[in-house]
Amino acid sequence: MAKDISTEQKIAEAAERVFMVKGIAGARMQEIADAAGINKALLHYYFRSKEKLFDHVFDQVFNEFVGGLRTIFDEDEPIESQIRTFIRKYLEIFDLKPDMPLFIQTEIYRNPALQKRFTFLESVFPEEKLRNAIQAKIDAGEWHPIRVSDFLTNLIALSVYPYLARPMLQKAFGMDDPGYEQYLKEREEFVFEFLMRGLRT
Amino acid sequence: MAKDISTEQKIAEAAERVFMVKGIAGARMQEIADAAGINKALLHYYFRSKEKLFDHVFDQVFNEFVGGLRTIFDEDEPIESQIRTFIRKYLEIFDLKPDMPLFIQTEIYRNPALQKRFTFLESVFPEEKLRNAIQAKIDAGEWHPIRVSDFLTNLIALSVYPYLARPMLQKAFGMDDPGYEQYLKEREEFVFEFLMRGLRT
DNA sequence: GTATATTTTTACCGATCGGTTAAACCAAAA
DNA sequence: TTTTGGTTTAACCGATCGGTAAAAATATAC
Repeated sequence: MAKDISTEQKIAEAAERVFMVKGIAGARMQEIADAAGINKALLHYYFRSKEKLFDHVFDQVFNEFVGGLRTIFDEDEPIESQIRTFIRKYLEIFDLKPDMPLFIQTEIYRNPALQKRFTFLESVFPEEKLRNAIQAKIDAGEWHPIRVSDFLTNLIALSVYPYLARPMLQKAFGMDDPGYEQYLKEREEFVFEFLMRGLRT
Repeated sequence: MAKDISTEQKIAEAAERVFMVKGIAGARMQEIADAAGINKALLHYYFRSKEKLFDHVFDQVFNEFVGGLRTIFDEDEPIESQIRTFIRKYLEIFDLKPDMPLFIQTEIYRNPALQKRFTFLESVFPEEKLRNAIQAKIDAGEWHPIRVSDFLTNLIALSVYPYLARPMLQKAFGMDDPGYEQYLKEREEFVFEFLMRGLRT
């Protein structure tokens, strides 16, 4: 063995960049090779096919997307601070990789077989625990009744959508790049409070 | 002239179906021809190139996406019922064309030139009017302070995201197709109330 | 019915795609 | 120094892509 880990890594990182922007259908192996600063045949030496290379990239990105978030709701902190952590962590990730949300959604949408990565909600969120935490709030009369699915959909939607629809929204709001990034930053606090008002009685 | 409108229409509809599912990069002219039940060369006879055909389709879909919504906020009804109408209308459209939201977002994201369809917020939402309606609510002490951009982002995000991320969410929530469609239906009322709670003081 | 214009098909083209082959390269072991 | 095994390259291949040319078919005008 004793492969040069650096070359394989270089390819994987270049592939991630290209796939994330263009998608599997729009990406070209030659472009990935160029981005990695190597020969095109070398791609097929390390990753046998475009599909295999894509699967590798997607796995990495997807784990980044959902991994780590499981741990948030697995903690024993109060759910309010879990929500806060969730939002902060999402925005943190997307600041580094803003193309991630649309990439994930698009590629899963167009190839549902990629969903095999998580078979149950359990693998992403500790559903039982989350359900209990929510139910406790409802029983205590602090929250309106809400399903776990609605809770999660709203939480994710409000956090993710501004990244996903950035070009459209930025144009519609007449913002420039620094302006929209400022907007995103300010939303962290706003989304939390908006969400909590929606939940609380 | 006197072209047979039916053939051109048949092509446009087939192209919409294919483009919406596969995107411009993943779609094949042959596949569109097959879907339209005609010859591939006929595509180039009516629409000179793949890009031209795509532009035509995108224009149609995009107008469906934002058109009509302008009129909602242009009415003189109270903003609460405008919000209700907005949500209902969105879900109505997406029930017919569930692939529309992701299609729009993805294609705009990957080719921002498509944004030329709307240069200002004004072309989609009557911003001035909406801003005044929101400000009136805030001044009356009925709503928390909120920017137009945040108002719209949240409204759209909560309405659109469940369609956009359907494969992921449906899998995560362990639902089947009828189950998820039921879920979507029930959200219409829920999203409105959740939104209003977020807005109201 | 004949001529003219439009629509559709057949057959094909050059370019580009993902992928392969075989040789060159290079570092470490002997 | 030679051998060995992993690494990189140049050159190439068949398949498929978007697109075209020209003939065939069909409708329209005279």
